[in-house]
This record gives sequence, C-alpha cells and structure tokens, in this order.
Amino acid sequence: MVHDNRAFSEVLDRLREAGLRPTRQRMALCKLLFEKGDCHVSAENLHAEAKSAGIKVSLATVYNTLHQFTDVGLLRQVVVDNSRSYFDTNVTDHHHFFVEADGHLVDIPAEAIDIGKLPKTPPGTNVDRVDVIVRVSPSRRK
Amino acid sequence: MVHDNRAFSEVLDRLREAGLRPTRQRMALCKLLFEKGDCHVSAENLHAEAKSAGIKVSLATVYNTLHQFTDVGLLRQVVVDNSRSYFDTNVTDHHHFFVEADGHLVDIPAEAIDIGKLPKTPPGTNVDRVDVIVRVSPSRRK
DNA sequence: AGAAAATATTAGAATTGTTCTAATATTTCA
DNA sequence: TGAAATATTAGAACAATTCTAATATTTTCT
Ligand SMILES: [Mn+2]
Ligand SMILES: [Mn+2]
Ligand SMILES: [Zn+2]
Ligand SMILES: [Zn+2]
Repeated sequence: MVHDNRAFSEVLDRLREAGLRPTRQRMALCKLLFEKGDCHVSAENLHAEAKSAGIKVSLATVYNTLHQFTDVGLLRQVVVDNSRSYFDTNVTDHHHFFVEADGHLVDIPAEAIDIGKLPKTPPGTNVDRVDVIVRVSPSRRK
Repeated sequence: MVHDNRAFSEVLDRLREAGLRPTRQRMALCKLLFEKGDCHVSAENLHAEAKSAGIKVSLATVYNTLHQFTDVGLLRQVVVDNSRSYFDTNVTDHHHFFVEADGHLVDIPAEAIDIGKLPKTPPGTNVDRVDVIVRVSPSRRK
C-alpha cells in the first residue's frame, strides 16, 4: 500500500490542532473531504463515498464527524434544501449556485458578488453572515 | 356573528382564480394567512394558530393547503433552516433577515439590496431566483 | 332538488433525515 | 501496561413531512 505521507500528515495536523483524536475513521473521512478540493457533501453522500472507498464507518460517525468538523471550523453548513443538510469544505466567505434539479452546489467566490448596502438589522441583532443562493435549473433544450 | 364580507369575497376570489374549491378549511386558512399582512409560517405553526382560532383542520390539510397555495403562487417557500419549512405570504421579489435564535424571519424589500453582477451560471442552466439570507443573532448586551 | 362525479379532508401509518443511547472499542498517557 | 478519556457503533428514538385509503363535502348534471 502506498501512502501520500505529505497529505496524510496535513490531515493529522488538522485533527490535532482541533483537539480531535486522529482516529482511523476521522482520518479517512478527512482524506475524502479535503484531498480533492472544495466539495459539498451530505451525510448520506459521504457515507456512501466512504463505503465505496472501502472505509468501514457508521452513519452515526459520519454525522458526528461532520458536526465536530463544523464546530471546529473545518467545515461549514449550507442550507439550500430543507430535506437534506449540506456540508462545505470551503469555509472561506463565498456564495452558491444551487442546481435544484440534481441537488448540486457550485461555489461563487465572495468577490464575484457585490452586495451593496444592507438595510439595518432588526432591533437588537447583529449580522452573523450573509448567504446568497442563486437557484438555477437546466435550461430548456433549444 | 359579524362578517367582513369584503375580505371574505377576496379570499373566495383568490381560491376560485386558482381553481381550488373554496372549502371551509381553505377559506379559514386563507384568512389566517392573508388577512394580517405579510407573514412567514411553518405548518405546525399555522396548524396551532388555526386551532387557537377555533378552526378545526387537520395537520395533513394544513400541509396540503400550504403546498397547493405554493403551487398556484399564493405562497412561496423560504429555505433557511433545515429542520423546518417556512412559507411566505409575500410572493414578490424580496429577501430576508433570519434570526436563528428564535426562528423568526423579517422581510428585506428587493430594492434594499443591490446585487451587482452575477457570475455566469453553471453550463446549461438559467437563474430561477436569487435568495439573500442575512443571518442575524441577538447582540450581546452592553 | 336529487343523484352521480369530482374533489377534499382526515386519522393514522409510513417514510426520511437526523439524533440519541448505551454498550463496546480504541486511543492516550502516566 | 493499565486506567482514564474519548470514539465508534447498532439500533432505537425522534420530528417533520408525506402517504393511504376511508369518509365527507362540493360541484355538476339532469
Ligand atoms: Mn452541532
Ligand atoms: Mn426530516
Ligand atoms: Zn461552497
Ligand atoms: Zn418574506
């Protein structure tokens, strides 16, 4: 078995930094999540990916892991669909296209969208974050 | 019992226009939804309001009605929270503040937010709608 | 109006995504 | 290495929503 020790140790560091033990399951999920660039996954989705990659991990652990990673800032949640939660490996400020037809998310860099002014927030509240979701659907064939 | 026959007939018209029979339940829900200005409700929420207004309607009918009204354009859905669906009586183009702490939505008029340019959509797709959600939370007391 | 057809409502069961429980396993560290 | 801490897991529980199929209401047609 050949290891990419570079990426492997990055994953390890990431977990340690976060105060999470680098267990077999967490490392494997880390690799799936972070070794192939920005991605958006649901729990079921990641669980399936894990299974097809030969990783033995329970759905409960997938949920635990996604939440722990979110809590420590390795992931963020994207709310676009009320029947499923999406987790995003891109935790920088950005927005999304959402292709409702196939439940697919595409990043929009923060600087690609300019929100001018915001009206004042409801009394006694502060802005946590601004989410822009551009809902798109397959264009009708010509 | 006193009737506001003006509003009553507006409700009736609205249902007929949509091709939905003006049943007792639908009319009652219409009144709850549309007679007190823009509002954002969940199904449970509306069901509870109905009960406390003395309207006998099942939760299944509340769901049916919310979906039917959405289908014919009397309501729109707002996705802000993956554990509950919100329906909005304001079907004009607008955005939202979402107070996560209490699950409360506040309208932002479309013209209060200016989204400059949009990047081009993913290949083969068209924009359906742009949703801006400004997530806010109660500011810490001074 | 009365009968038949169309549509709506409902209780309760089913489904689905997610969370919880508590028993077992792994990891850490002195 | 052994005790303490933490993690994993199967399966039960949960909560929002949808489905089913029996009953009721509304509309249409004579
Ligand atoms: Mn959490
Ligand atoms: Mn659900
Ligand atoms: Zn993203
Ligand atoms: Zn609104």
